[in-house]
Amino acid sequence: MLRAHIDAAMDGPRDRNIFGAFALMISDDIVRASSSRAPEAGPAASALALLAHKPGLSIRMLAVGVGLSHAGTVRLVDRLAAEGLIERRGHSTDGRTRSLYLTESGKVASDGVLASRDEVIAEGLSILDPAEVKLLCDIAERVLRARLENLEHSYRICRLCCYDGCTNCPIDAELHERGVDREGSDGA
Amino acid sequence: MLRAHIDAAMDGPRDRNIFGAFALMISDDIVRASSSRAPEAGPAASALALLAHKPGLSIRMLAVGVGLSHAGTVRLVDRLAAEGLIERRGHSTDGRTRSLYLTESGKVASDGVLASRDEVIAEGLSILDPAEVKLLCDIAERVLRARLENLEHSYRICRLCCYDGCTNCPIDAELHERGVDREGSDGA
DNA sequence: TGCTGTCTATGCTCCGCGCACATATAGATG
DNA sequence: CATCTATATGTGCGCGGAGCATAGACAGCA
Repeated sequence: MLRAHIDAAMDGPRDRNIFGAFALMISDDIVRASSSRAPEAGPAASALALLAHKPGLSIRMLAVGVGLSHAGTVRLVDRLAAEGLIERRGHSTDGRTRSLYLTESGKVASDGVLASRDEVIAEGLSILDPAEVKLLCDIAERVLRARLENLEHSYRICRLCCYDGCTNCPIDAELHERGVDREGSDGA
Repeated sequence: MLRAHIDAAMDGPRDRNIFGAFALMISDDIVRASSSRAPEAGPAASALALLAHKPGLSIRMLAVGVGLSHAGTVRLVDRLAAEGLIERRGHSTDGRTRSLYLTESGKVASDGVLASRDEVIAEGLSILDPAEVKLLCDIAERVLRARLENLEHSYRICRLCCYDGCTNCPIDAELHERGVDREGSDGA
């Protein structure tokens, strides 16, 4: 009652709930669209997108990004390699490590995944005007930077990103500002 | 080059990419937090939240909400019933249908799931000031209403919602405006 | 009464993936 | 230089979640 005259913005629980549903719906759309263009359901889409983003990743770092165990990631790489989408190469300086790369087919597949993802995000935001989109992205950028935990977390966050489409990536910028060398990590 | 002088807001691909990463990160947090308080990984958290939101759901509608096949949902309900979190009751008017309800333990578990979810959303938005949160939620509300497909889609969207915390639910309002009877659907 | 449709439960099978372990390589130490 | 510890990857094994197909019960209709 006493709260009835308070600006609706103060309704924290309601705001969080609505925002949570919104984020979940958009994420559902992204995951479904990405998977629909991937060779198989599940983490394959993320694997392709991550390797497009960061050629030369190791099994260990790919596992972090796609959220599987070490063995699970090895099997995923096995399957994608069998389909001719990924290839394993020896590491330039570390004989234990394999560096993973997309093949030409893999790049095509990855482009399809990322294009499909971009389409659903565009559809999702299509009712907003440019000023609203700018506001939304300004907020997104700041929250991404603030919530970023570490280098490994960045691979999780960026597992379905289109690196080419992300000029001046806020994650890269934040890591750089924190002195975390991402470019050098697991690069061939 | 010609675009160099254009306001950054016009950088559509970059905006969509950053927004997509943001939505995915928040969704990851929500799913991880919810699952951490659920009795098992996977769709159990959604099942508990949906039944808190809508006591009396059928197997069929629960399957839609949690994204499993019919048989998979039956097995999930079997497991949650075995743990004393859910119970099956006969439908009031349709002998074929079972109505699903949370037990007292199930309500406690569901509350835990939703509390954990609310915490991570609050953390995620903690760097924003109240005006920004209001803007974000205004946008979220409009996009949710605009993107809502049908009644079944609403169960997908709301599968991890805290119904009690969502006064004046935009999904309910949109369905009502479209003349879709949600309250009566699968209710006991 | 019989037929079609809907809802639920179950047997069977598949397969993705984690656990534990083996092998190869790298780095540290004496 | 030899040895030990740590790191990275690959593999056998087994588990269990879940989809497919089917059966049975109930509802609606002619």
